[in-house]
Amino acid sequence: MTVEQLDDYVVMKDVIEKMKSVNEEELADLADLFKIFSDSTRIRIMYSLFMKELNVQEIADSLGMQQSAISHQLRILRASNLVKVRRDGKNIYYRLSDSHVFTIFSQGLEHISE
Amino acid sequence: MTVEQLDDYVVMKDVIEKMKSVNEEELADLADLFKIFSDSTRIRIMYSLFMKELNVQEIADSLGMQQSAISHQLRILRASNLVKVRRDGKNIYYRLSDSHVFTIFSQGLEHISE
DNA sequence: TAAACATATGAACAAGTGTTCATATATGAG
DNA sequence: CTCATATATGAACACTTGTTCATATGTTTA
Repeated sequence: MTVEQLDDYVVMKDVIEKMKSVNEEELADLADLFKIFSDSTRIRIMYSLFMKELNVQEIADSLGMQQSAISHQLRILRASNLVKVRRDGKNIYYRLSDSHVFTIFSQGLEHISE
Repeated sequence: MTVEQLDDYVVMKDVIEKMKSVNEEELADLADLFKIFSDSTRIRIMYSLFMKELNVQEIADSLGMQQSAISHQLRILRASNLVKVRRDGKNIYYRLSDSHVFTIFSQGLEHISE
């Protein structure tokens, strides 16, 4: 598929225009973003947060993994602004930070279900 | 952000319903898909193919990389059905295989431009 | 303040990944 | 058929990454 073919679809025009002006640095940032989604532990953590916010131990339990492993991954998710944090007493609750996670997920799912 | 909040947006309902039925295997496949997008060489290759199809040496030249490195990466992109191949004499031309690549890219770009 | 609990973090290690180099395979030109 | 050209591929190596273990930090309760 080429840009010429896609141009037929008016709805894609904005996307194409945005694409044309992407530079090398943005491509590197893009790779870094997708790197976050490329680990199944992080994917499972994000998926567990779709339903509701959870604290660290709840995430660890639901994934059947050690608390330390989860904390390490949460640090990565925090650093890329994919989750937000809230402290409640001794517990620290995590939630997804924006709806882009949803759309990135759903586009990925559409691709693999073919 | 939680599902409850998102439910307010009618446009997201289909996405949410799809999300709820995702299983562990699909999450693993999803991680594998994003793994493809997580390398900047592969991202740059895909980006170079947005405009038009290119043969292997043209891709290598435009990225300033060795032909061998590009071939290795193209094999990965082929295996995950992200590019399609066409032979023309001695040259082999690659192109993007579907529009999901566009939408995955654009959603990623929206996230990093914040 | 001390003990208990929840989370974060550093070091170490095994496993995975991207590039290079050398070479194999495939096609077209002479 | 032989040579030149285009692409693919295997082995080796450096580099990165995720997990575990031990421990530090921070918060609540007694």
